[in-house]
Amino acid sequence: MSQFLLRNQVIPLTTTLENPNSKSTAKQRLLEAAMTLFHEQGIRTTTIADVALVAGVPLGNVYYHYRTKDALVSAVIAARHKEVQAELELAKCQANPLERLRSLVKDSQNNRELLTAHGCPYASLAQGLRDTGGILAEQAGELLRLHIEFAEQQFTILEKPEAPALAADFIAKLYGAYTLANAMNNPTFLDQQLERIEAWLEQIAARKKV
Amino acid sequence: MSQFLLRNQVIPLTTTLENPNSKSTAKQRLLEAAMTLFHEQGIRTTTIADVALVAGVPLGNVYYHYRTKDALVSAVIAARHKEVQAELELAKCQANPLERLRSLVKDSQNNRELLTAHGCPYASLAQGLRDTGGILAEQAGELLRLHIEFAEQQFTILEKPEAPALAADFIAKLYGAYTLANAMNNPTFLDQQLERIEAWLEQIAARKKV
DNA sequence: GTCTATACGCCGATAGAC
DNA sequence: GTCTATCGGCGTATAGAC
Repeated sequence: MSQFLLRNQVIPLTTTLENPNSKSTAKQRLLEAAMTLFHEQGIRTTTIADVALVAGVPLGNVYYHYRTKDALVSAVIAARHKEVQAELELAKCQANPLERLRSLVKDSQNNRELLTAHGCPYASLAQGLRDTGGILAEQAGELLRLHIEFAEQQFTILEKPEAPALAADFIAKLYGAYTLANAMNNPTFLDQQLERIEAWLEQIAARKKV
Repeated sequence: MSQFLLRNQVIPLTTTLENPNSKSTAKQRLLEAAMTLFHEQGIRTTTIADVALVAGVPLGNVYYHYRTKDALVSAVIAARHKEVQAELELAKCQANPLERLRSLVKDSQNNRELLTAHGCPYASLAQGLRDTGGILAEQAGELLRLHIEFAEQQFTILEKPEAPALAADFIAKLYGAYTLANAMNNPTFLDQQLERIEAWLEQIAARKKV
């Protein structure tokens, strides 16, 4: 396929972060670059050379830190896993379940540009690896399950007997909003849906127990 | 990247459909093969050789019918566009708006395996072309807009003042269910969500006008 | 119009100097 | 540990016989 269609000629949005006084190791910079580029461009579209360039590391050196591209993908999944867990731990600091669930919506609002431009990094990882059928696809799918489980816990605390179904609804609403906003390249659409999701959460929380 | 991760060594699920007595032209078979493979494997992962193999056409011959891979992608988008319009026209044959909306859910139920295994073909097209920033990405995004507009029409006929928001909710629910079922590789999850979407539709339709 | 052979560039991965 | 040079294979696209 022509380069025009499938590869950005332009320099990636995230230019070299190389900060001389930063103590970050080459390995860390490579991981961060890969996380960003895999999200922005997709795994297959991103070359090792791209990652090396953004991380400010010579091409051949990448293979010293990550023996194959697969290893790099695997490391990115692990890092995203930690990222989600950290997000959920932070959410748990909120006073009550409703606020904890709302903080997921707030996180989405804070990342509206990124989500609209490139979609959800977790779903994108999972989708990009689905065809491979390997263990990596399973691990990527696990990222979404973490969100669902968290939501289920909160709805359970709210004493909703249909907690599992509500959790599925909640996360599906979120991911559906990401998908549509991204496909239509419309951040306003995302804003509107997030507002409605928040309203829905409040309504569910206020609802009398059955 | 190693072949193991990013390419299926195995023969595509859709093997050569070459039916001797079928009158289908090579160009038609190429288009159908591309539609299937782009959905099953993604655009970038699918090579011209893959398409040629499945269509039963010699490699070099592909370029006689479609001058570049971009041209093939463009043709696939146009075909998907027709496909959606046909689906919506068929839905409009239903007696009332509620049934018309439900027929979208039924369509999803009928395609549960495909949707779970490979995700929504329209969203996947749109996402796969988003990075390119070209006109193709816009056209792919239009596919989803068709669904939203259709839903909005039906909610309007149902005299819902919040028809646009309800339409967005409805389609977002659907696409969210696709995304999660695909990422977690869980057809049962899709079934459950589709059931809940149908129940939600009925509840909205039955709701007294405000 | 149909087919084979091949040019050309890109990318993952390695070799080996320092 | 760091870097340069390069291999080998694949994928798009073309040349040119029939």
